Parts: sequence; C-alpha cells; structure tokens
Amino acid sequence: MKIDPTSSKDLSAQIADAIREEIVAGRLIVDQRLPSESELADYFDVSRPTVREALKRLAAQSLIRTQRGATGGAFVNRLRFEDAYDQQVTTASLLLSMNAVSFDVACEARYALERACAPLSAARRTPDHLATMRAEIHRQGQPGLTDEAFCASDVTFHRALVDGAGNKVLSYQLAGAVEAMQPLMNMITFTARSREEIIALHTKIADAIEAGNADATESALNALETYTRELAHSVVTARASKTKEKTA
Amino acid sequence: MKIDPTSSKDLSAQIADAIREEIVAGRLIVDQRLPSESELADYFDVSRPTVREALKRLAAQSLIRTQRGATGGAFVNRLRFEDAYDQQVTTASLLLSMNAVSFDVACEARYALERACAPLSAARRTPDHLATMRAEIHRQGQPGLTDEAFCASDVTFHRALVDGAGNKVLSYQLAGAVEAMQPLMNMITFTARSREEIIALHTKIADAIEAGNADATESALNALETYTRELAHSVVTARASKTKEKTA
DNA sequence: AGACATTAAAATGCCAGACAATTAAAAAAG
DNA sequence: CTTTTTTAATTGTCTGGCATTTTAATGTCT
Repeated sequence: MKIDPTSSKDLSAQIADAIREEIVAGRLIVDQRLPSESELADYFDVSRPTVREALKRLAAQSLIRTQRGATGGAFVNRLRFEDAYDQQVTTASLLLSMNAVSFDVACEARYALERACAPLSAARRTPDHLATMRAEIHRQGQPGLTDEAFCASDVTFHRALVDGAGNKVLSYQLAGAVEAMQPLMNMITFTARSREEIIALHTKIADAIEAGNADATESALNALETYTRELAHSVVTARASKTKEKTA
Repeated sequence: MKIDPTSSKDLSAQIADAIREEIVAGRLIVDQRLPSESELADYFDVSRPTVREALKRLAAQSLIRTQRGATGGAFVNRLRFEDAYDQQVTTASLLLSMNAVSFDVACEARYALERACAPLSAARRTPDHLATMRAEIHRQGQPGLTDEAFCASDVTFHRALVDGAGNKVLSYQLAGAVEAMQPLMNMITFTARSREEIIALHTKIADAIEAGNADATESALNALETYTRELAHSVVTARASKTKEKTA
C-alpha cells in the first residue's frame, strides 16, 4: 500500500485509491477496522486532514463507515443493495441529463432490460408483487391524480414487475434504469386519454404475469414501449409546431 | 441550500448532500464554477477543512472537478459514461462479494440482461463488433492461454456483443453485470475440455449475430447459460466430495 | 506599439496543533 | 456486586498558516 508524492494526483485521492484497492482485493474484509486517522497519517507520511479527505472519499462510496469514541474508527462497510440503489439512481439520472441522452435511447434501454425480467417474473412473482401491481393500476385510474403521482405510481408498478423476478442483482441493475427515466417521462405530461391507454396496457401486463405467461408479458411490454415512444414523438412534434407558430 | 448544525450527520456530509441536490436538480449546471472554499465556508458557517471534506465526497462521485490557480476552483463535472463504468464495476463487484450472492443468481442476472441486448445487437452490430467477437474466439482457442487471459477474453467478447446493440445506456448498465462476474467465473477454472465447448457456443452466438438472427442468438445464449451453470455445479460438487474425503 | 520578463493576486493543496464531542473500558465508590 | 466516576481513545471541527499553481496585471526593453 504505497503512494507517490510526486504524482500529479491529490494525496488524498491516492490514499483513497490505495485503501479502495485493498478492499476490492479482499485484503480488508467487511467490518474490519482501519488504522486510526493518526496512524494512517503516520503510515502515509501525511497530515491528518489529508487522511480525513481520503476517508471521506471512501465514505461517499459507502465503502467505509466511521464511528466515534474509544473503540471507534473507520470500518469496512458491507455494501448493501439498498445503499447501492441510491447511488445507482443518482448516477444514472445524471448520465442521462448531462449527456443529452434522447428519450428513445433511454426508453429502448429501459424496456429491453425490463423484458429481460419478464419471463422470470412471470414464473416467480409472489402474490405480494401482483397485489402491488394491481394496487398501482387502481391508483393510476383515480381522477384528480397529479402527473407527479402518476409517474411515481408508474415507477412503483414497474419496480414490482422487476422485483417479481426474485433476483436481487437484476433488481439492482434495473433500479437505475427505471427511476432515472422518471424525469424524462415527466416531460410527457399524461393526459386523461393517454392514461387510459397506459392503464389498459398495465392491466395486460399484470394479467400476463398472473397467468405466468412469459410471451404475453413480453408482447404487452412491447406494446407499452411502442405506445410510450409514439406518445413522446407526438409531444415533441406538437411542441415543435407550437414553437414554429410563435416564431412565425 | 441549508444545513442543520444540530443534525447527527457530519457537517461535511450535509454540505455534500446540499450541493449534490443542487446539481441533480439542475440548479448548478455542467462546467459552472462553485464558490471558492473560503466563500462556501463563510456561507455554511463552517471551517475550510470541513468544506474541503464535503467537496472531496463529491469529487469521489465524479460530480465535481477541481482546478488550482487564479481562475481555479470546483466545477460541476460532466459525468461521462466512461467515468461511470468504473464505479459501476467496482460497486457491482463488491455487492456480489459482500452479500454472498450465489453464482446461480449472478449468472441468471447476467444472461437475462445479455439476452435483452441480443435482438438489438443482431440488428445493429457493426463489422467492428463482429470482428472483435471473432478475434476473441480465435484467441480463446489458442493453446497455452492462461485462465486469467481466457476470462478477460470472455469479458471482451461479451462486451462486444452488448456494445453491438448501439445503446450507450444499455452498455453502461451491463458493464457492471458482466465484469463483476469475472471473479466468480475465475472460481471455475476452465479446463481444456470446457473451453472447447464454450468456444463452440461463442461461435454459435457470433454466427447468429452475423446472420442478424435474434432468435438464434437468444437460444445460443440460453445454451451458454445452461452450460456455464452446469459447469459451476460440477465444480462445486467435485469440491464438496474432495472436502468430504479429507475430513473422513 | 509590441514582446518579454516580473510581480501580484487568487485559488487549491497541505500541514501543525489544538479543542470539543462521543464512546467504551477501567477504576472507584457504595 | 452494582453503580458511578474517571480516563483514554477516537473522530469531528476549528484556527492559522505556508506551499504551489495558475492567471492577470504590470513594467521594461526593443
């Protein structure tokens, strides 16, 4: 575990990299205590603030947790799926918004991933997952529901579908894709008319899942993808013509 | 943008959260300069080291970059797919190793995701992608190839398959799943015999992709998944009986 | 006036030392 | 033996400073 004082990188970044490497390689294991900040400062021959900056970097990635007091210190953190979700969602959202990812590309990715879950979910979903899906469909049909609430319900519905596959790794991977889409989805304000259609397609999906029919689930998802993309295009077209009107 | 000095959380964590929120909400945009460390310290009524710890947290997530000198400072960073890959791979690897995710679960997720790319890749892959796949298959057939090199080549092959879909979001999501599997795959040391079979299946996949045949690609991937899992089981069983022998 | 060297200013990077807050263990008191 | 007090270790935070880097401004010479 060494650092290079002549490198162009920050010392704190180098120290963080060195410790991260130890964790990834398994030489520092879960719940193991790191040396105290003073000891690390001595070891790397830097000051305590510099060590602290390095530890904060690791903490930002949930790789360590710190505890105060006599038996306190920095401990290797067991990275939980729940912790990773948030980071995944934040990262995926920013990737989409900062790289001008088009609605089509994001939508295609999302439904491709979701279709990957469909057969598993049709086979394994518990009554709980199905109940969640039905409940959200019901909520989506209620009049007076705001666009934001409709979108949130949509996310919950799709997450239930994904979680129904009963594979935590899949759920983790999909969380980012589904939730990061929400801001983009919000650009399409759901009219009463399009909600009706979406609810019908959601019902089709839930029925297929309930029947354990993988093919039907997949084709229902296909229909939903097609409809969503058409909707987006019509919104974009409508906006474009409106802009033209104004500039004319 | 406020912090609560009575909160149990670190001040630096609160400040990082506050700034992150500004970035995610789009109130701080790409390449915008943040106030200097001293100004932030004044604003949040904390010391400069505390502000610095907060900024290092954000830097660890690639949300900001810093620059020294007269016109330097912290700038909102454009999160690139390449930057996100590494974090995604690290996070996914640790999730698998720290949560005792079984080979079966990880394998299932990986191939489910990969099948999601298959139809798109069959339709859109460029000659480049195909050439990469063929080259890796050839490499895998060479005698004297180490297990590590074979695994690395396997990863490259599958990444070419995924990238062939021509969807950056999909590639990003799958990078973690595919690469994080490598340590688990390494547990199955590939014998000369199993390599033969895997190469045959890889060839089947490449042929299907070249022919633009989505169904054939999918079934070839299915065959590969089945074979991989059988291989893993046989290895586990063999190890178990060996252990029994020793203890007996 | 223009080119080059010097200086100044602003910002981050880093350090030393200190004190506060927290926590658990050790010691003392009952 | 139980409860209370003390002590020690550790992280959290602050103050103040110096080093380094980079740009802009200034001055100087041709």
